[in-house]
Amino acid sequence: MDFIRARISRDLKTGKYGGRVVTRFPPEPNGFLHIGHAKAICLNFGIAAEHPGGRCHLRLDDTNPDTEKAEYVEAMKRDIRWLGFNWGEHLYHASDYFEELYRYAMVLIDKGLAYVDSSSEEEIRERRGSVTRPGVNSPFRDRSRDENRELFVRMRAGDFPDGSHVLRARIDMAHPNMVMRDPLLYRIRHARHYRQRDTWPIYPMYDFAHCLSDSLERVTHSLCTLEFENNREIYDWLLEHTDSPAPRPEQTEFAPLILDYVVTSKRKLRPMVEEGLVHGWDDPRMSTLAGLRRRGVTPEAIRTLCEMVGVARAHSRVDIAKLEFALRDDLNHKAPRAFCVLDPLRVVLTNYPEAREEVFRAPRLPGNAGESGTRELPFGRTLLIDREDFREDPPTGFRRLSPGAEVRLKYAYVIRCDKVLKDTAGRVVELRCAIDPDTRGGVAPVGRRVRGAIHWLKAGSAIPAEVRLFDRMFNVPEPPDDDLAAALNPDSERIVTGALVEPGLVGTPPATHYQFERLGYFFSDPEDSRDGSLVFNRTVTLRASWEGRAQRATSAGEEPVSPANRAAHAERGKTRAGPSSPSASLRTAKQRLDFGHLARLGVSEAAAVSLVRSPRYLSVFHLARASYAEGADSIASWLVNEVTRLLGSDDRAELERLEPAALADLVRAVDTGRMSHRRGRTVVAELLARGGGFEEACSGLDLEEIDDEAVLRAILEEVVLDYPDKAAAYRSGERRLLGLFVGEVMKRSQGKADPREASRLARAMLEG
RNA sequence: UGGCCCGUCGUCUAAUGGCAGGACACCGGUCUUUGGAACCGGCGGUGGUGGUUCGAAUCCACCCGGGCCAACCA
Repeated sequence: MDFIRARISRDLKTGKYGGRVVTRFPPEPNGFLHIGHAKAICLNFGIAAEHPGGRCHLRLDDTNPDTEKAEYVEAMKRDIRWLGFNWGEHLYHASDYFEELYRYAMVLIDKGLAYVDSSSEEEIRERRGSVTRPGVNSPFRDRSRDENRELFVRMRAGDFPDGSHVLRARIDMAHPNMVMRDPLLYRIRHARHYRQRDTWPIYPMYDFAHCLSDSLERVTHSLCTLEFENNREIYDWLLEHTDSPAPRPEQTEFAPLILDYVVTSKRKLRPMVEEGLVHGWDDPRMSTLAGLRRRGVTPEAIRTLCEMVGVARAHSRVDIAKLEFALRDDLNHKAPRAFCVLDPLRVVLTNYPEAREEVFRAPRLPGNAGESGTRELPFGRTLLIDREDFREDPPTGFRRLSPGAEVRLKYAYVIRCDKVLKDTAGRVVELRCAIDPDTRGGVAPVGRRVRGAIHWLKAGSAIPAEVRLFDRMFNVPEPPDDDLAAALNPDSERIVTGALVEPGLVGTPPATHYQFERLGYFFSDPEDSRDGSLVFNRTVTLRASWEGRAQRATSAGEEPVSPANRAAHAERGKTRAGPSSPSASLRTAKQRLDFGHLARLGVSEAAAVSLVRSPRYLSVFHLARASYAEGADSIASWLVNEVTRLLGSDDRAELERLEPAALADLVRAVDTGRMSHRRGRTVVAELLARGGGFEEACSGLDLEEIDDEAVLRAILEEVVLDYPDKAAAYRSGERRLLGLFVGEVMKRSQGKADPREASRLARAMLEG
């Protein structure tokens, strides 16, 4: 289970949202959905479908009138449905919330948390500062409530021109998170909105509209991609200060889907369409869902890809081979087989009578030979094969046709090439071959081994087709934003006009999948293919074959992992300037002073550095030390290692509750051997969760510890008996397995065993 | 010279302090009327250094590496 689903299960368990699971997919209708969106769609709609009563809203995030169009909304709905998801009645538009949003803005103004800034765009930018430099306050920041109110009302009334005023949150211009430096909430834009027409001269910004839209829809889990991490702070701030109802939606970020050699950004895709680098949003080379669909990629394959990729927070880049795998896996069992010759070469069978004609049957799908599952292939004296399947000078290992060699014409005969005919330019124009009548139906007599099998068509019976061969659109894994055109693969679209397909394909309707045997999966173009003139798009080749592999190794882009690359990888992360000490990272004089002091008290460097950075910890440390002076290092260690750990993982733990004297008593008890370290942890958790003194905490806890050798030995023997192979592995040197045995003892004793003793005994038993 | 986030086989991802596992890719084999499919096998990983712990991929610190943030875009 991924971390988001785990989080939702936890919320379900704690009842945080009363058992509700509401997600949303919120695209801005300013372009077409692409494969990157597919991940978000699968995640949001997938999660909703997994929970009874779960919902996923489709919300068009249409707050920018300049870029949005109804046409894009329709395309998005079509693409989501095609992917296999349904929003039911939950179709929403952020623009429908403009009135409520406006009222929320008024709430902030009334609280003195928002103001109208009349600075110019440049001034605002300048005063924002930079990532390393704090911003400065706007001169309009301290306008009165009444003035802000009046100005904002007039902004809405359309009294002001574009850019003359904005509404901003009043937070902190020196905030380390740039997003929090008085973010813009509203801007004036006298533009026609595709839905609201001319109703509004002001439009809310993303940060303002998004969290409140989520809240208005009672969304529980607002999932977005990693680049919005910084925005989570304003998301929470706005919900809190507009008094939005609890329980509030929670934003969680996950890694976007990034594919090698593929552009997944509407910002990059749009210019490609507008500048004519491609034929449109649905160009089969495009990563848009419309493009993929037109190419023949199936929704099942895209969903499988998303499952394979998973959901995590680590920045990742997915190998396109994963999509190809999912595609072939899907198409393999649903695409009927057919013969297609891309580059015809004439073959005349010298020992086959001119007048003779046969019809062979071949399975539509492999392993399916029944009458209804077969197709008919006419055969005659003159055939066409693919030029690629003949080599006058075959490389070693070549299994197809060459002078004097034999090859199997699938489902027909084994033939031998006797003669090669060329034109005056030396180009091969015809092959003279002989059939072996004993191999009729393509079945070779026992003991006869013919390695190669090729596809073919009977001349005169084949029907013409246009075949479009697509390759990756870019030559580099990560095309640069600024110069997409330069990264373009000039051979990404190869149109073969003289191809031929078997006669059974006459009248193939648009949008039909085939596997052209030995060539790949193809899809009749949904737009351009018609009865009299078939057009097929190559969806994906068959898995890299002998020749495919050789080609791929030399083709653009691929960079095999060289030993040098490996070495570089291994070197990654090594410290260049030699080992540096943690204390060298101390920045302020005060920290260095405190550090020196702690060091003199005997506190280890690692612990001291941590304490010095946190005044809260440091003060607890000093107070605890006052009642256990000789335990300075131990106290520091407990504070830094154990208390931090609990504070990070246990919601009930609060540093403020910890009484320093209780900590001191605890540490002393462990130091003197009165209590084991493990029990000490249990106690410290209690002190953090409930407070109180050391003895008091102990008395409320079951601190029983089994250190009786006979009891432990008995448990251990049981464990060894249950894991004989692991015991043997341990004896033969797998020392890491000790953890398994000790862990089992801990489990079986409900955590009461003394692990130190158990570990000692386990070692003795297994080694002795 | 800021804040936040992230580092597990080549790639993606599990392991919630106790056996580092799966998928894709790659390599090899069996089979085969697709150099396909299927089946079997193999290769290969916790960025580094310390610390805490009986025990660390997991907790702490530092270092190294990567990403995001300075639109009146989302």
